[in-house]
Amino acid sequence: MSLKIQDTMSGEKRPFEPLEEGKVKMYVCGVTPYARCHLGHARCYVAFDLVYRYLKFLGYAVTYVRNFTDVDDKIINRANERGMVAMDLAQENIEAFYEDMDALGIARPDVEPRVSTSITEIVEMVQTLVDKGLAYAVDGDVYYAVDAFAEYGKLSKRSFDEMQAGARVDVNEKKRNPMDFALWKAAKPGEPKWPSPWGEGRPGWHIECSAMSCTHLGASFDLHGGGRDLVFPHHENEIAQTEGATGVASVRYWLHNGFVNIDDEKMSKSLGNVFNISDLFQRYEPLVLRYFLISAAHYRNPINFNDALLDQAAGRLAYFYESLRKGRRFVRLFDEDYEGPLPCQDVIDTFEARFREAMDDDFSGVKAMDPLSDAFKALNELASTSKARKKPAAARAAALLLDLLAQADEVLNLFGDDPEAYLLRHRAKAAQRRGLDTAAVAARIAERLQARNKREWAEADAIRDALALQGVVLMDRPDGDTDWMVHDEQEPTAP
RNA sequence: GGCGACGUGGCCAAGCGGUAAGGCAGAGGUCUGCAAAACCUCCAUUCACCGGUUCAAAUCCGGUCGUCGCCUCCA
Repeated sequence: MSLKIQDTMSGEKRPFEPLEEGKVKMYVCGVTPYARCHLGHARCYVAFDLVYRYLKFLGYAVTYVRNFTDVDDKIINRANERGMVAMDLAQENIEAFYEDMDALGIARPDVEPRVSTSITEIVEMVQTLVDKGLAYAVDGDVYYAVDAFAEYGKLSKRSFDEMQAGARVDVNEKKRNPMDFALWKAAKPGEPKWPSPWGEGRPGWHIECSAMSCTHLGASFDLHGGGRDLVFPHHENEIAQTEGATGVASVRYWLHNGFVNIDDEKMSKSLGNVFNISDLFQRYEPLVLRYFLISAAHYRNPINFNDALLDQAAGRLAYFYESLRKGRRFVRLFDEDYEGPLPCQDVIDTFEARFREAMDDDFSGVKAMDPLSDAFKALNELASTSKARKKPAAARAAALLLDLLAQADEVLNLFGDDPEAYLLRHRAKAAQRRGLDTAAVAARIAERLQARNKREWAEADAIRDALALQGVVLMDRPDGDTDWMVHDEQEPTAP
């Protein structure tokens, strides 16, 4: 099997064939840095991070371009509200963006152009469109003449008549057709502006992606990604601009990620349920969100989000790290050459093929969790081997599994943390979520230890039961010490 | 109104014509002073509903009901 990609334009899952053998050029719409990132951004960039990493895993030389739309109405408005210079606000939010993305383990793209530093190529493209009769200038504005592009609507599958009938477009007398959109906006007082053949002004919303992708990837490239909501009008307009200017088909595969719903409701400002991911990271480890976004639904489908689902993801990721810790300790204890039959040979033999098969299926992180689950299960089984004569073989098998997991993690990027450190942070966050006093818990555990040493089982059990009511679960270790962890409160099961 | 997506066990979610993955929760077991963790076993004769095509359909076609998204800034 080889990589297949669901393409929005054709509506089909097609075998992936890059334009140029061995190379992939991909473009993903970046953020408009006017505020901190929310869950929707996290989903989008985690999804395409997986795409990027998997293509590299397959051996492609990937060029990944993701822009910053740092000149925009929203930035200008927000900056004015805060009495700031627009570019300073953009810079501030770009830095915050990196903070959030880094925490999520998202690799930096190869090229990250900004509108503010791409004005030359934007103006050039607008000029080309004007020259070709696809755009017209009015009073310092330049609009795209939608009627002149016969294929307008081909991505979002809308006919021209339908769009006009249902259009809720603000009245603008300068436009020849209500569907026409701005390529260049004449400067207003106090706004960022650049010189142009049409007077001072700034780029419209959609043109930057066309200009940047052409500049950094060429007129035609392989993959273009973004959120579902961008299909219309943003990507539709992008196609009109790019293909109008270059005269050739621009994108081979269009990838669109689904939305994040909060408790089955659309995330929106009016509902007040737009979560900044930096706020979420106060309560959950960033990797929990990454794992959740990869494993809970295919990237094209909607994903529902709430604390119960995140708790489940947190628990699962902790299980993975617990298994890694146990597996690595076990392997270290029996670090010797071993030749001979191995336990769990089937899991070892099939892991990579299963992982690839999952990812080959339109980058299905959900399916990729299957072989992963089996590998961790086998790891735990091996590390629990008690018979001494079987341990060298088990340790060898565990070592192989750890290698395989590390390979898959080049794509998933979930297990790079130190298990010890991760689990401590995980527990601290879980304790905080339940409002637990960590020191008090430790004190109670010490009390129980004394009771146990005196074999006062009733007293020891009473303390454990009391802690259990708070969600604290105790684990007595063979060496006499006691580990503890916190269980998140489960959703009450419906009758 | 137009375009599109979706409806699978208590919950989440794969499935893309060949006889229902996986995770969570639940039940039983091994282990343990008792536990927990880990591991093992069990847990949908059935895929919103009704027709149709087929040797064969959760999967294809038609219809009904329901949920949601886009059409306006939005990942």
